[in-house]
Amino acid sequence: MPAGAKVRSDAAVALPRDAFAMGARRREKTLPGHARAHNRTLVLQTLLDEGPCSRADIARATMLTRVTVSELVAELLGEGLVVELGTRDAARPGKPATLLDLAHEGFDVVALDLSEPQRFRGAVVRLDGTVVERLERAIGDATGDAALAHAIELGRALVARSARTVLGVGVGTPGIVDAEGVVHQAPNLGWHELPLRDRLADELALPVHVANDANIALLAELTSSGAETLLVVRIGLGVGAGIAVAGVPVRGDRSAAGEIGHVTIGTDGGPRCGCGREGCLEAWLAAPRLRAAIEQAGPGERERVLEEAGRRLGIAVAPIVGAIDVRRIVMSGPEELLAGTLLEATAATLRERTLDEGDGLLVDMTSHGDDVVVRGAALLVRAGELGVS
Amino acid sequence: MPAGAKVRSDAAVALPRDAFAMGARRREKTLPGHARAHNRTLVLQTLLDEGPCSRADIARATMLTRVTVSELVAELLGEGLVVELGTRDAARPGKPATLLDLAHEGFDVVALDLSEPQRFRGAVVRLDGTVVERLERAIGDATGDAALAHAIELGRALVARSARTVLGVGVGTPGIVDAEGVVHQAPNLGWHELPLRDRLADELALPVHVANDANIALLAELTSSGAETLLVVRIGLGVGAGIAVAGVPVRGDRSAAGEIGHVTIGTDGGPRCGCGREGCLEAWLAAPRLRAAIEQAGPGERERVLEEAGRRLGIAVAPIVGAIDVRRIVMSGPEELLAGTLLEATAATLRERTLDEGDGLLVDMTSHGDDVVVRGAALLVRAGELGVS
DNA sequence: TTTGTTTGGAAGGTGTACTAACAAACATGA
DNA sequence: TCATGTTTGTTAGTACACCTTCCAAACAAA
Repeated sequence: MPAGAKVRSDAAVALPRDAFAMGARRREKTLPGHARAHNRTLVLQTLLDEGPCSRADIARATMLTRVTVSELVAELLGEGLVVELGTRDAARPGKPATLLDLAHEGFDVVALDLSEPQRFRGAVVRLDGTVVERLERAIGDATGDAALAHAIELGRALVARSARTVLGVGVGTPGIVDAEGVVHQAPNLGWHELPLRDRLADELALPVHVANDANIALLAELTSSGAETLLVVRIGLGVGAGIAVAGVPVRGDRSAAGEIGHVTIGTDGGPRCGCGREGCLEAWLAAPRLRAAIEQAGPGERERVLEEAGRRLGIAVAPIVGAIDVRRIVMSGPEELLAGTLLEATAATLRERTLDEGDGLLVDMTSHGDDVVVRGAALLVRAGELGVS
Repeated sequence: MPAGAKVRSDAAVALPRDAFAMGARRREKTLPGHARAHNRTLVLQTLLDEGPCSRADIARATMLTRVTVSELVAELLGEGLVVELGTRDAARPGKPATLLDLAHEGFDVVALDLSEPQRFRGAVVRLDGTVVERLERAIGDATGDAALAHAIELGRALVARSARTVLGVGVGTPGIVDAEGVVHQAPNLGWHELPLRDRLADELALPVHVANDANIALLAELTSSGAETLLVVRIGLGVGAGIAVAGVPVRGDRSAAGEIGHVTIGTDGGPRCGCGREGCLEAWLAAPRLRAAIEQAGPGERERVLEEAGRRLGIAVAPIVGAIDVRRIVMSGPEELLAGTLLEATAATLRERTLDEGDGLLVDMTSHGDDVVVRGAALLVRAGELGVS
């Protein structure tokens, strides 16, 4: 008998392992306690996915025993993260089940969207994503510490507005943000190496999670679409992208994944970009540039300008589509510019320029509208604090 | 006290979790036994990384206790995966350590490279990557079942050549290969929906792991470079890529990640491709096309043709570099075509067309030469059977 | 009323990793 | 030479997590 087979069958526990997916495995020891933490999260996740259900339901869904689920649920009840809703009233044989649910009503999340020009937006959001309260703050052309102060004040105001316990604060900011919540650079806000997460956490005395706005939008789309591979293109003052592979946002070696704004598009020049070169994606597609181009081209040319912009986006995205085999692309930004002509031109260009076999390359506007970042930020907190997505 | 902080500190075990990296978490229960399997792998990985070392060394490296390590090592010794080398002879205080090492000498891996035209190559490889024996098999223009028969025979011959226990068989094949080792399509070999892994496993009675050749090359580069994000461009009959994000190869929604051969490049036409369109990357860069172009252009034009091809590759890769923030690109293919002019043109084009801040975008030829696929295939087996990378 | 189902929990067992303690084997310094 | 301290690997006992098995309560259906 070959040793390979022997080794394989000898493994005490058959971990579902994919030889091809090795490599990123945490190089850290694992304790039985980690198993418990994982299963605890699994219970929460099940409640989130399935809605209110009984301990027995959770046991069936998770493949854990009712005993174990009962124990975990007891722990979660004690922490107030889960509540009992009383007995299920459906007429079934057997002892009636006592329904459990996430304590949606017990916690709020504060979400900040710093990605828009001239103003910061924010909201108090329930765990299930419903917006409870909104707040805006005009920041004019504030940059640097002044901009930071605006963010802190907005956060403070929102925390004050929440009637419940605030689970944490989620922030979507423009610029390059690393895993520690440090904004390496955000030209529009004049931030360089700003430890935004830690500064906010200090000021607000709450757990804070920070990510790039495109990646936050990605998070929102990821949970609402259920896709494994996803590309979100976010167009505003600049052009950015958020990319998910295997259900996880891509960060990149310098936390700069998705920074496609200054990639040159096509081989026939193009408008001059702020960075000094010609034909950058941003020079074609950034909202102000697009509006200016429409203005300049004259009234009858609006559609043509939008079509060309959409085509350029398609040219830029085509190699990415081929590279990561993504089948779903979501666009976020000013709807009056993106929806319609531009989006359709992008989709058409993608189909032309990739080996599309008609098996549904979806290009869509976000279904979250202007709230993508706010909702994504809430999800970021939920994921970070509860471990559920 | 805010509940957020409370929940966080209440967690029985503080899992190092990255809110942003949630999502791909296995939605499966975890048992204490999984912890053991993980730690077992961790011991193997440590031996692989550090070379021969003692139980106490492993304990220090893994943060496990000497007791636990001893137990795990005992298990591995029993399975023959680890051997004792005798006591360390360095003059140190305390009881002399008994050195352990992976049983490199006890196991072989059989690797198959089906990616070259006209012939299948294969090798018997040690766990540490050294090639023990090579074998080639001319296949002419065989396709379909005939080609499969060649692969089986080559595998059988190599298994027979191995003097040791064969841990498994690793296969690098052209085409689109899914996680179950099914070749969805490989036009050159005339394979469609061929369950290559299972067919080989049946014939050879060994564990078999199959992946696309570009992805296999990626695996080899990934382990030898230690990069987290990596792009491997493989040029042969066609043009393919392998992409790693966070240390893990990207598969894509249809297992077609890296299929960039038929992405249109540039906005100025280009040579007609076999797929019927103009300007596909493959039409510019596939080895036969490149050779033909050089031939046709005449003797003095070789460099110009290579430069243009390299530039086209750069144009194609630039958006990918921006999207996933990869800093290291490795090329694999006929050295006389790729190394030098072409590669340099690619690098220069990339620097022109991305926002490169001079922080070292590396473009290199593979250091494995023609053995990339063979070595990668061996690594695939090692990862799959032992869990180490 | 009887039967079967379902729920939630209690009791006891197995497996995993930990701490504590120890013997063996060595270097070093008095 | 001998006592001392260090390092290694092992034994013994503890804590914890999940399991299987069993049970009472509560209900529907026959």
